[in-house]
Amino acid sequence: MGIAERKERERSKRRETIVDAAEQVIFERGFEVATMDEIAEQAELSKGTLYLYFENKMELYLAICQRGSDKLNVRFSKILTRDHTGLEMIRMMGEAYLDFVIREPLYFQAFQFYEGVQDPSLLSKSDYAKKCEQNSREALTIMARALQIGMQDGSIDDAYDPKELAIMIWASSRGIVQLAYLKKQEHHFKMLDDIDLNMESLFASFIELLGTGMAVKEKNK
Amino acid sequence: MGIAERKERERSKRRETIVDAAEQVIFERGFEVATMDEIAEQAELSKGTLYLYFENKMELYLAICQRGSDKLNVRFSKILTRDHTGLEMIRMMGEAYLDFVIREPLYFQAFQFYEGVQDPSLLSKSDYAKKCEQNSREALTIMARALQIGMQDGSIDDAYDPKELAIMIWASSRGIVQLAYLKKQEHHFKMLDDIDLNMESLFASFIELLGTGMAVKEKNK
DNA sequence: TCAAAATATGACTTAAAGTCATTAAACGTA
DNA sequence: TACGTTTAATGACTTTAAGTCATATTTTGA
Repeated sequence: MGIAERKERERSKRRETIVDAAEQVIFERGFEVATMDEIAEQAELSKGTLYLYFENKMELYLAICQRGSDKLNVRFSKILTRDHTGLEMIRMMGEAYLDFVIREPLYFQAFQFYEGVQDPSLLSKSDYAKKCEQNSREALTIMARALQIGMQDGSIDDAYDPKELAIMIWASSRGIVQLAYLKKQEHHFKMLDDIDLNMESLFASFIELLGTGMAVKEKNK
Repeated sequence: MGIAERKERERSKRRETIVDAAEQVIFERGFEVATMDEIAEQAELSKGTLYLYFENKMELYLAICQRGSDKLNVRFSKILTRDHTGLEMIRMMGEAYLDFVIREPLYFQAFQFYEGVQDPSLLSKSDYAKKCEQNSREALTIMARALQIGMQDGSIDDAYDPKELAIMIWASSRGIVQLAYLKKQEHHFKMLDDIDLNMESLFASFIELLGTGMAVKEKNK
């Protein structure tokens, strides 16, 4: 029976259409300001229809989050396949992350917003949120693998626990990348303006700093 | 004329009362869920009165942000006055930050939310936001000073630019501390549960890692 | 061709932020 | 102390947008 499959395909397609519309409107106007009516109009559907496909406005935003999270993960996983030392891979992942945030800050903004949501019931048990989490988990695993490679090829000190180190790098890079994001938003932290910081070079120094910390130490002078 | 002063005092006092009430309600129920009516009731005032003292709900939340930001800065500035090496001071600042977030996660949450706000007009040109920014600026200055001290006492490699290094440490620590915060919120990132990570020890390792990177290197083996 | 099932619609309900005409309190002056 | 004026507080009202649901439309299967 091909009808059920066709219907399922159409349903997915429509969902994509809605997410496309939501993305356009929300990225243009901001999540709080964008209205479901605007999104419906952009999607050329009625508002009621949106609610047949998504629980609420937040779930629509979570779908956007997932898109961003997928995009980022694709970049990460590609890095592992290439031929580099573990330390180089870690650097490349950091660069990919920074580049992603600078090129597509609105996906990062979506992440941020999601993490800031305080009422768990708003998040619902959305599959989109689950997929985002799964992606985070996967990114962390990828990173840990790069670290293990680095420990084998001698570019990273094997005194560290790869999983713990992965978490540290992940979290701290996130902080740096967030800085890059804030710098892109004129309205937050004018503070960053006076400091004429070039994020690329700052980030390079950061990786350098971490790299020095992670590098194999010269045993006894 | 003492009347004007008394009125000014009363006005400040009332503002504090309102922020107290807002803090109670918002910390209890979350910013989105808490209503102005609830806050008004908690403050034993009418809703209209709230709007005589605060532009909108967001400004009320910004006032709470400022309180948190003030508290944190007090801790930071105290560290500079004590007698330690620069590197120790940096470590202590990191610990103070982490401790603050673990003890009072809701202030950190307020920061997070504030940074996530997408519509600049919601932030208005609030004095509370200005004070928060000023505090961030100050914290960064304090940190840069600690680094300079460290470069003088030989605990930190003076090849780095203190200001740039301060930004890097600030941002990366923020990422780590954010992880501690997410771990405290059950509803975000179950991912962190499987990894049985003790934030204190993770943070200690992180400081260790940074410390190794910042430490004065042995010149030629 | 047509009854039943699946989809889509938009007028309606609800809820909460923000306003403002009205009331109450405080002040200054005679 | 009485009383007109200014300042502060109130809560009923307006507005706006999320979310619902009875109705209408389309698709399906016989």
